[in-house]
Amino acid sequence: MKIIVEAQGTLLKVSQKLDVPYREQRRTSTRGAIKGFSAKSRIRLLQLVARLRIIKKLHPTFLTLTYGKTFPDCQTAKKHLWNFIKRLRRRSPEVFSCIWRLELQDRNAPHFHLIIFNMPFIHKATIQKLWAECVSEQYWDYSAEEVRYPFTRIEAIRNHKKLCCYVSKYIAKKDDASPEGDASSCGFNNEPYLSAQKITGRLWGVINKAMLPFAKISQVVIDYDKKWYREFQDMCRQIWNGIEDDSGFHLYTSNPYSVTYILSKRFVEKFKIPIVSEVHESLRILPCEPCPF
DNA sequence: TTACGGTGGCGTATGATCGC
DNA sequence: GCGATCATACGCCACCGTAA
Repeated sequence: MKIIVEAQGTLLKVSQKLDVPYREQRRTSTRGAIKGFSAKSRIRLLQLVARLRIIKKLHPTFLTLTYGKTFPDCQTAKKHLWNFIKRLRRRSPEVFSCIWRLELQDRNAPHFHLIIFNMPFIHKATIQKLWAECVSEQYWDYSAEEVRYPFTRIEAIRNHKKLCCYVSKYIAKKDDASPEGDASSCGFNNEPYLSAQKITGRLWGVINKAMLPFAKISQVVIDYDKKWYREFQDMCRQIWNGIEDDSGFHLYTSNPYSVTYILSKRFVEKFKIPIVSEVHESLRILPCEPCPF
């Protein structure tokens, strides 16, 4: 077995690679349809965000898109979102990228949270108009005397702390009141999904992943040995004490690179363990048009 | 000419299931 | 309860026809 230690952004991921191919160990099965925001799905989303690095020149932006009093089902809403994203992308097709998250309000109305990178400057009113044009008029806001476009919220993300704040508050938010079960074990409130029985498909996704601002990556692969791995885990427990013996783990820390550095220097020297492979890639910064934010 | 939405095919995020 | 792995449901994207 090999141990893969990976540092990127604020993520430290330690995983185990088995020597025996897993294919030989398991029997085949058919996966079911997507019914909700599972704990694993949430972890994948959090890990993805942790791998990013927020740089002002990429104009990271947080955007919320909603519907009026009447609202469509999730499939139709996704169609609206996709048309909206296509319109945005046409304004900067090469570098535009985003992470989207579908959420249901208590009234079962779908709405979207987006983290956008490299979006050209567009006035809030224009964005609201774009979204209104992508949804049909029946979903506009008729609650006031005059008909209004559906509500949209746009805000610049100025640093990684702000991004984490958004992610925990909106993108991967927890709700302690949710019932037991796999889908709710992540803390997500599935009540609206289950009662609506309309939810189909994924609840988050990435547009133009290749252009996301991933932080530099540092990866070290070493053959497993109980001696060094136990000591390595003890070191990592200084960051987070919840790591279990001999298992893989992941944790979020401001400087995960110091862990891979110590591993590839001190541990290798102390325990005389050969490194199987070592990769250090620097952050890719993409060109972008200036923005008045 | 440009912007738009629809669509087919490929790639990947997901659920199922395993061992630990 | 966790991480690892795999098959596959469905998202992503290039391309196309249509409308203005």
